[in-house]
Amino acid sequence: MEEENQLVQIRLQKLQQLRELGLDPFAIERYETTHTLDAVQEQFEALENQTVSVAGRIVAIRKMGKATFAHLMDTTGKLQIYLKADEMGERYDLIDLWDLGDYLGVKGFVFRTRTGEITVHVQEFTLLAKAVRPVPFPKEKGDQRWYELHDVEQRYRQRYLDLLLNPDSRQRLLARCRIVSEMRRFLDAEGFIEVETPVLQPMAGGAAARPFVTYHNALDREFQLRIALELYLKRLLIGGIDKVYEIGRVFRNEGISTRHNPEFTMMELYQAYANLEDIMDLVERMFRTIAERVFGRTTFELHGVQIDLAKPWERIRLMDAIQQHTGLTEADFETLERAVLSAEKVGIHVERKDTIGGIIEKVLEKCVAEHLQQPTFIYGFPIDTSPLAKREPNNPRFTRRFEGYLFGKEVANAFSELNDPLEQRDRFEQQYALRQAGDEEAHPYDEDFLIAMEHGMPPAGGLGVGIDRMAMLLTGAESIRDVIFFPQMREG
RNA sequence: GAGCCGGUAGCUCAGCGGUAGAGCAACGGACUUUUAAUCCGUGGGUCGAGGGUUCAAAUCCCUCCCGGCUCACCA
Repeated sequence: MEEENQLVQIRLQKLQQLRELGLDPFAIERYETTHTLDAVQEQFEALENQTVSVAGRIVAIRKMGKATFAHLMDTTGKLQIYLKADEMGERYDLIDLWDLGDYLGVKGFVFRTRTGEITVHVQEFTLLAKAVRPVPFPKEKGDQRWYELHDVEQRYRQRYLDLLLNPDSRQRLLARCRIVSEMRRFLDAEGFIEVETPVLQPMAGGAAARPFVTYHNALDREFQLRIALELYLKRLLIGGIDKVYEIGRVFRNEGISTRHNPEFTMMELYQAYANLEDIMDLVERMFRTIAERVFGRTTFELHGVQIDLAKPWERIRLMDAIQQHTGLTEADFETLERAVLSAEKVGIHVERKDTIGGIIEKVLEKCVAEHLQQPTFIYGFPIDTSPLAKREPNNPRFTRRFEGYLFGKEVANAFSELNDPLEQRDRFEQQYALRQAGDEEAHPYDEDFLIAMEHGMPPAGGLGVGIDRMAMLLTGAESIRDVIFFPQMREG
């Protein structure tokens, strides 16, 4: 702590004075409260003139000589308190040792002031903890606030300040928590079992991404941090857990942007005996239920676009969507040469490592996605970018895979899962060839997983949802950092 | 990785070659129902870091650090 900071010095001196008076706030362990701050407001009729005991942080003080008003804040809200000098005796002078940000417990009776504000008339108080560093609480009047914490860097690095000072940030981040919690509740009610699978993996698979690598001393070997949940959840499906899901952190060693954080949260689920259409229905139900429970509505607006999650999602075949928005047809992607030409025709830069499927997905991202504002399932993904999905029976270049889009952004990815171990082996071999050709993000060849599948995997539908992006879309966040409490930052 | 913008008091910002400013917060004083309380007064800064140009740099130039946005990369 920088000793020279005058504001800190003054607060430390106040702490010292409190200690000399035998009122060390940091010696306090508990404080008995009867009500939360919003409960006092809500139950005013019953509580008027009754004694209550409440606690919170001091967020405003107005001392007017022999009378003082202050506001306390807790998780639930704010409440005004009132102190009178002639009732407090010499204890009244202790108010001078309070600062914004300190924690205060008070006991007193509830009344309404002349101007109508519900207030606790304090008879006893205890300073419960001191903020020795200033907390810049803003001035407030109604919904207006002055001098908020604007500095974006500080809001991310010192999120506790952002949460205290910016109600919008607080609501957005708490909404994310509730989305996760309601997703659990929904899936549990649907009969899914929640599990936990390894984060440290010998070989991170299940997605196309570069992993973080770490080292285990005792085993003297490297491990990778997982990039997806898929392959271990499928092992559990093989193990007889017919409806299984996990909500967990995955790690991808890639760039940071407004839509990418190196660690983010995925929900993946697998349901035996279910196919792609069953999963589409599940996604519709899940998004609708979460919206209703977290936000109390199914309509959302972003950048002027309105959507309603109570309505069924549109279902469009990928190649039809591409044709609709670019005029390119399936024949235009028949061979790699034609696919490259077609992509360049619509202004897409193709890399050497791109496969036909990779090019098709680029066309989807660059030319089609922005048009998928309304809830939409795009299905029929190319085989070479979907090595874990079943083939379409009459169109073997494509798979039984869909992505769900909201506001032009992908929020869900699902397949009828490939359960043929012979074909899975072939698919891994194709990925291996891509890797040999220089594609660092090709799926790894996971022999242990193949052996598991050879023991028999049921037909199943699977789903992955990026929780962070889902939270962004439902809360209208522009950056993924606004829905992650502690986003990744460079060393400051 | 590239381009643009930014970093000045605890917070929000102004100043953009001539001795560092405002509001809020803090400190002292007045004030017994205030609520952006009010009124009077006071203190507070390595102007992101380092180098350069200049009689003189927060200000101009260079390098670096941190952040934001856009693009690239990436589910």
